[in-house]
Amino acid sequence: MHKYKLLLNPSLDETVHVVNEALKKGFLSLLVGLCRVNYKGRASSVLGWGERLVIIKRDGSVLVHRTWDFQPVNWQPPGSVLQASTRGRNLTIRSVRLKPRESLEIEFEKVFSVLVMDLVDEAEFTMYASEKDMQKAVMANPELVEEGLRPLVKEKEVEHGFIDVYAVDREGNIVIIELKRRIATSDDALQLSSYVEEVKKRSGGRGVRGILVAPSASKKALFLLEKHGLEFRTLNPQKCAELVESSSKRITDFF
Amino acid sequence: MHKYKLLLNPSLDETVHVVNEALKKGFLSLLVGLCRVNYKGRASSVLGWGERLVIIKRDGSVLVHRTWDFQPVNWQPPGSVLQASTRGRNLTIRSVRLKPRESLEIEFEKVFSVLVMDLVDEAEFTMYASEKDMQKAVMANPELVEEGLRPLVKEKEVEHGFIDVYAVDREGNIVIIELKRRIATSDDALQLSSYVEEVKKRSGGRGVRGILVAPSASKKALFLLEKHGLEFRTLNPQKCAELVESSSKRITDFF
DNA sequence: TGCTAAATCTCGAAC
DNA sequence: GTTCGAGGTTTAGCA
Repeated sequence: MHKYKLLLNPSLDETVHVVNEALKKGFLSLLVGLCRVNYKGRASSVLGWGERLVIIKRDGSVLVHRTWDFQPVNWQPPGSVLQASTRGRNLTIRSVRLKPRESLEIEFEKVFSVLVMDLVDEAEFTMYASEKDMQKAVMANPELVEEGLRPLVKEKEVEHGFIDVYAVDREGNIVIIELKRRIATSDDALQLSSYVEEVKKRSGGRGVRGILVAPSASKKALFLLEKHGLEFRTLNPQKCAELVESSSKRITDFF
Repeated sequence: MHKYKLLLNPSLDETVHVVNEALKKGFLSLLVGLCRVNYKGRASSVLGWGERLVIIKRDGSVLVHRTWDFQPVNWQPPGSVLQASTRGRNLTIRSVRLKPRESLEIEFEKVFSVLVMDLVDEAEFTMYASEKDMQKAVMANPELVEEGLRPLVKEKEVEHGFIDVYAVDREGNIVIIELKRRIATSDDALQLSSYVEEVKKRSGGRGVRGILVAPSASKKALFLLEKHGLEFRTLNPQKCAELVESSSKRITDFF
């Protein structure tokens, strides 16, 4: 951390100065105090007086956090334009987004602490076990779904959307595979069904199967699959990520 | 604010003590320092060394924020069980969630500041212009959609889900209304289409219309509506909220 | 820029 | 406890 500034029980004028300065320099600001919040834009919201944490980031995003809940109670996304000012006896922070037009107003009656910092963070963030990882794993190791399966195309476009994996089974049937990294829902089953119906229309009498592949599925999803003559296979996204990882490692080792 | 504690450049042992104490008492903790983060559970992620803000809330939720982005880079939802400890020369904060099993590990090499507070926040949070508001408005003022429309049921159950508003038009046709508070997508059009098809099967030859009602719609959504013989009406959720508000006020005034 | 689909989606309500 | 659907969803990828 190169620079920081800490104020305890600051005057509102002092706070305005420090926050506007932080905004100009692109520093991170944390404010804790007694405030109320109004939002108007895609929807409207009102939050009465209470003690909260307000975070102002260098990209213009604003977060209002209560002492509970993962989600901020109010916020403004990156790119919003923000200004702090004193009006009467209170401090107001106003943030406006242009597209879509929406505005957030935080009014402080009392600020307990202000912490402004120039944090240094150059690290990369990497995630594994996404749906893309499952797709790669199934393309490279189709036996994860079924012995003898031959994947032909991924992301095959059809009228309603995209088929995750388009394959052919041992007996020459077309196999439509829908992948989900989470518990499959009835929506997922219906989506697969619509893909299968569409492919059936153009398959010229060739057999068409549909397989929903996910770590698990809801009861209604399983019921709908059964009803539409579709199948379900269990597949753990973490296992897929490990496979993708180890195979890319093997390639790296080779060179 | 009843109580708070602030540490600047604390030792890691001191930090462990204060954080565990805060957890026990259900206070909000803010930590700023140099850390790295690993997550494993529904997915996996790795984040290298960098300076960040860590928020620990009284319900057990944990947030790791970088100086940019609206979203936390890593997190743990409410109900997770957390513990701080020193291992070797570093401070580790470990948070575990049981269902689904996932764990977050934050390792601090250096803590710049710790702020622990007992924030008081009893205020209510209220939101307007939800889809429910649109539903109420259309039930009470069906002319928002079409002159002469008579709404019969809301949340009518059909095989695939629930019809937002089930109505009859001037000419006695059944009208299926699907409401969206945001720009309508092609999925929304297809959902409406499936409702209409299902109702047609049981309508005994009676005319069935489908209307998608939203502030606007994507091109593909409009194309699909056209293709399936469905209709679109513009309706602003904010306007609906105002109507609902003013009518409930009228009722209040009456008593 | 608009649009589509994934997300460690989260969150709440209904069952 | 499970499931389902809304959300100021956000975000990234791609046309």
